[in-house]
Amino acid sequence: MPNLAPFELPAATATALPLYLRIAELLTREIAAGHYRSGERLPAEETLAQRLGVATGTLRKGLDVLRQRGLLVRRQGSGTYVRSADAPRPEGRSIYEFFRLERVAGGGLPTAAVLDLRSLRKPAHVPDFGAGATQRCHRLRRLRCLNGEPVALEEIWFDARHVPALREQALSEALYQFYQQSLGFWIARVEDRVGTGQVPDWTRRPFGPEAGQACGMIERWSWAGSGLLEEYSTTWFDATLARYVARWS
Amino acid sequence: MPNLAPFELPAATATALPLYLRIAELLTREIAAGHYRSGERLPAEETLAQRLGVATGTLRKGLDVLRQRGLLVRRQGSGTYVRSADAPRPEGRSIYEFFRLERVAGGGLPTAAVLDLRSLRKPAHVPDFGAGATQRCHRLRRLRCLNGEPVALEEIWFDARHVPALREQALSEALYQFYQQSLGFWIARVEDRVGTGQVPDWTRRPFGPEAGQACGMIERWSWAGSGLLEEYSTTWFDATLARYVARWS
DNA sequence: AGGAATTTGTGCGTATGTATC
DNA sequence: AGATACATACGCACAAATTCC
Repeated sequence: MPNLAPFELPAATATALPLYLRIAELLTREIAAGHYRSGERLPAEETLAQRLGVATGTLRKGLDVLRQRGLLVRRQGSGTYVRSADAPRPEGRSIYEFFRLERVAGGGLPTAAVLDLRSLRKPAHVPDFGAGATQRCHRLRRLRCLNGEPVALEEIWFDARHVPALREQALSEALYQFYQQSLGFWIARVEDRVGTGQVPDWTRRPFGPEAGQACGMIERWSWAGSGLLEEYSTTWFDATLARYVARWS
Repeated sequence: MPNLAPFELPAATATALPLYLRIAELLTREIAAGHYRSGERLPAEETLAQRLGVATGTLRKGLDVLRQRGLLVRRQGSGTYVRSADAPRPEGRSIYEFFRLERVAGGGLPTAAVLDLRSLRKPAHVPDFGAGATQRCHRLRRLRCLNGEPVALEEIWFDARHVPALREQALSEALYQFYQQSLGFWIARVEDRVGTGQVPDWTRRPFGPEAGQACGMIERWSWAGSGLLEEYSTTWFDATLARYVARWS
């Protein structure tokens, strides 16, 4: 495989993602790193495919993934563009890849801060995590920000069978590597249910609304490529600051 | 093209959809008509492709569309199944194809009733409908039901240049044909922004919440294949009865 | 238990149409 | 009008997961 910076595909590993998803990851990082700016045109399909050493069909599949995620816009006869008026998403795969909150004002760079992390016996309201699941879970609570402004609270549950103990730092940053490399799976499908709710009582500054106030609520189920449910999360967001955004094509 | 009922692709026309989308439409109708029931397995790719007289790759692209819409589940080594615990969606293309509300209790057959239809000068809060747009719009207000129970109010705007006048009956039922055949375009991409809002003051029985009460709110922009914005809508839904559902893979 | 058959997932390559520049 | 670039469609080969005998 040729090695023409800034294009360099990660090598295939035992638990590697499919090639077309690695392409999507690579381009996501390129855009996040600023190699391609908002609204900028990417090289033509043929060019990109040659540089990456992949077939055009495979490259197209990777580009389609990013279009569905809203990161790219593709115009026939013109080219492939980084979606403008839309901040690049600096975080990669797993739950962050599917982060769907955007500022009402538009754009917004997503970041997160860990509020709490502990292992608990699985509560009844958390669904069963498929075959082989224990009754022990990790619960991660995070504060979600856009452009540095707190907009949402997040509570994530996943089964403890993958790792007995966790450290906060492992989840603070490049979690997309952690999920795949440490836990040995990657999230292939998610289902979101969006409605309204109340800010949970464990909220604290600097999240906007007070506990008990009305807000938007997202319930999420995440399945690995194996088909097993691997993650369940609830997100409470301030609907005056952010919206859940979905794009279909 | 072979003609083995119940598989019969619509013939290509001047404004025809791409083949892979016609396949998706066909299968959607088959499922809605009850030829395939919830949880049932579809014929293998090879079989389906042969019967329809299309290449396997084209068929796969059509199946992927339905998987993204949540209508089908595909399992490697096993087969393609109608998504169970999920009511078939009887309505086809256009805005209804992308209808994303589901009952909290699960399932639910979507129906709609026209509350009001009129032509108006485009208000400021409605976005511009691209090149060639007039300043005149059609505004359609509908009551949305799941399993016969009212769960949402819908207000749809689109430019009046396609047709000067509309009759209610044209929009009550098979709107998916109306959009493509009468207006000459098909919706290729939509963007939803989901947050919270207040029930509009034009609500009336039998929609659950009173005017001014908190509810879920969906703003939607719809683009045709040409890239032009063709439709803008707002939906207010009772979050105690229904949720906005999104599935990603 | 294990191997064969079936079925979808991934990847490759090509040809043609259509929109844009 | 011509060149460029993405959209669609076709078809093949092999891998991986499942199912069945």
